[in-house]
Amino acid sequence: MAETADESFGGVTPDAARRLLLGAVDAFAERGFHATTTRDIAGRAGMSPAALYIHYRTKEELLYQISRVGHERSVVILQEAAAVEGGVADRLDFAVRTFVRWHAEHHTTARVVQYELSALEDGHYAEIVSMRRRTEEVLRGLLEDGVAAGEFTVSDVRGTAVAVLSLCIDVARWYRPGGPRTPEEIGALYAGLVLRMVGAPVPVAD
Amino acid sequence: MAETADESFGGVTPDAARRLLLGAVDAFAERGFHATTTRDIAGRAGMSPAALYIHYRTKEELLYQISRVGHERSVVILQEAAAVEGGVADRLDFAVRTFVRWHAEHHTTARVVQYELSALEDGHYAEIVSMRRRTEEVLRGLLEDGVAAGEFTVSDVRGTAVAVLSLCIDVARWYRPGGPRTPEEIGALYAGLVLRMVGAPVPVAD
DNA sequence: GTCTATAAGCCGATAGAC
DNA sequence: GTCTATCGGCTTATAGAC
Repeated sequence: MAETADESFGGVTPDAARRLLLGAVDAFAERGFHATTTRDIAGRAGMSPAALYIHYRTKEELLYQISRVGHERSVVILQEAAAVEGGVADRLDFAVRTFVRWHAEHHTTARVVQYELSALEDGHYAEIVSMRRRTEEVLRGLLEDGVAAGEFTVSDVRGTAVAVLSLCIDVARWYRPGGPRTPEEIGALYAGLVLRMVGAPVPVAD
Repeated sequence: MAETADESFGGVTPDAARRLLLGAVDAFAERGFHATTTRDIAGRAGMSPAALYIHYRTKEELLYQISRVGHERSVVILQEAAAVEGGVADRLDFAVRTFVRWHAEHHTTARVVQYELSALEDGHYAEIVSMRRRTEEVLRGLLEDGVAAGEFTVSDVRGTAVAVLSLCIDVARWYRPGGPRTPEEIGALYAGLVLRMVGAPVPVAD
């Protein structure tokens, strides 16, 4: 069903390693890590099962690479969007818009990144969790800035940041490419909802 | 880690079948369906692996029963809460508050119910999906009522209903019992956030 | 209804030829 | 670096005693 070539992994070399990684992304997103076989992954890359072990030590290492690169990408996307010029409401608007659009456009990668974490080895899991904390901190920082500037009214900054994050990442779970809304439209809708959640003054129309 | 005896399955008989079901809920919530072995489930119920097959034909049937009963319970919870006496803002407030609290209090069951669907057989999957539609319809109905009453301002009712649902069910993913907020507190916070999302007039304080 | 024992098959990973 | 062939182990599910 899904075979989104994902530019997040464009830099992976050699070619065979990248094809295996992309095959793993699609397979993990469709069936989940544990239901995916190494035969399936290798088959999607047009290779034999044994070839996988030339490029990756274990199946889990594939998931780890996907999680690591995917999280790096998503946190950079969010950080850069949150750092645009402008008032804090505009920055939150753009951050949510961009982050949501990424989760829709890269829903295959995002689904693995967000929902297959528990299959990681302990050490890898800990590393990824610390990357996720950075994502939450960016969002929390925006809310704190808005409250400090008197533009947002938020009683529980930490809890609200969690809620905003839920909204954004859950897009990866339900989004389907043929749906009635484009990633851009979902991003715009969600940015508006989040501005309301933080009590930002309403722009103009609705 | 989790061994929440869940009253959702209190009516399951005989006793051994219920113990197996509760063991499966905990195991599926911890590791996921595919990573859980029948030995693990049977062990949690204090039985041998073979005993499982006296009460359930397959491992998938356990997941199906959990999904079916869990969805029935959660949709009833939401429907009843959405039907309380009062204005539409109060009904939405109470519905979100109750639905969120259920997802926190029954996070083990809810995690399986919300995030292990893809492991169901095609026929079972279709049945569960149709139950999920009812949940979405209740929420959408509330938003439509609020717009019709002039109490809510929502540009995209369907999209906003999806967003509200995301917020609620994602609680089951991140909630941990020892956290800083009680289920009741999370429900109250989220109900407030949702009222803002739909443009309901602010009650009083914040 | 529950047990012990085991069948039948699939899985992750490796060996060794090319 | 990729293949074919295969190992050892674990899985779901069943057989048959009690």
